[in-house]
Amino acid sequence: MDKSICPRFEKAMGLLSQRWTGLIIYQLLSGPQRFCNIESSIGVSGRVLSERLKDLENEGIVKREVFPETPVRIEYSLTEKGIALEPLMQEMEKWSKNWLEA
Amino acid sequence: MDKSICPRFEKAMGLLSQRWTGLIIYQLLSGPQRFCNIESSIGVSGRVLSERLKDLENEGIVKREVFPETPVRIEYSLTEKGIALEPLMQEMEKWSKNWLEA
DNA sequence: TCAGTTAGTTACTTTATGTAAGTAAGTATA
DNA sequence: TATACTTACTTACATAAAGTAACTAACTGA
Repeated sequence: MDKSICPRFEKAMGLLSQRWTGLIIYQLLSGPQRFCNIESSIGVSGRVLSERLKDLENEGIVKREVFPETPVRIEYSLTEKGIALEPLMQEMEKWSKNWLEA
Repeated sequence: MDKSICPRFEKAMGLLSQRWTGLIIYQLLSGPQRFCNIESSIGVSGRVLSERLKDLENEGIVKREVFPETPVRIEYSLTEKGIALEPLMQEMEKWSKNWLEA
């Protein structure tokens, strides 16, 4: 009896409903950032952040760049595909402002 | 060094990034539905579906109605607060159509 | 009395996440 | 020379969340 859900939609939801993924993307919407900055901004553990960033890189949503300074600087940023999630994040902001208590 | 994220946004993201929550809401956007229908449509286990529906009811996103027919019929539907998530879901659909492979 | 229905719950297993310590590569300091 | 310091991870282990399958409650119908 299941009217089945579009598999692409399901995949998108699967990505965004992994813990921390949404906040990582939201955080990167404000510009390229380093590992330790993302970690402290959203409160995710290094173990999971490392895992998520790899997943997001594999999905083509996040880009990793190494700057061989001293100490080494590594920046994470959104690709075009990642930036395309901005309208979704804006809807989330709207909903939370309209329907959640401060 | 964290520029902190709006707590309401964080809460919204926390809700939607629990596994299955997004799909349950998406499924209910097509109209009121029974437990077993949601279960088979999205493939969630009864144990977790039960848990999520209780949470969503507590959050005021889902409404539970009992019809004392035989056998008993129980319908779950979205409240106004739940329906307000439709634009967000539409953005998710758009993104998945534009950026994910079929 | 026995089977059939829906809407769950329970006990148990597997997977995901958190925590804290450790590693690698490089520079600066004593 | 060696010790400490930095960032970006990784590893080992503990706890929490989710999956699986069997079970219960309440009711009807054969």
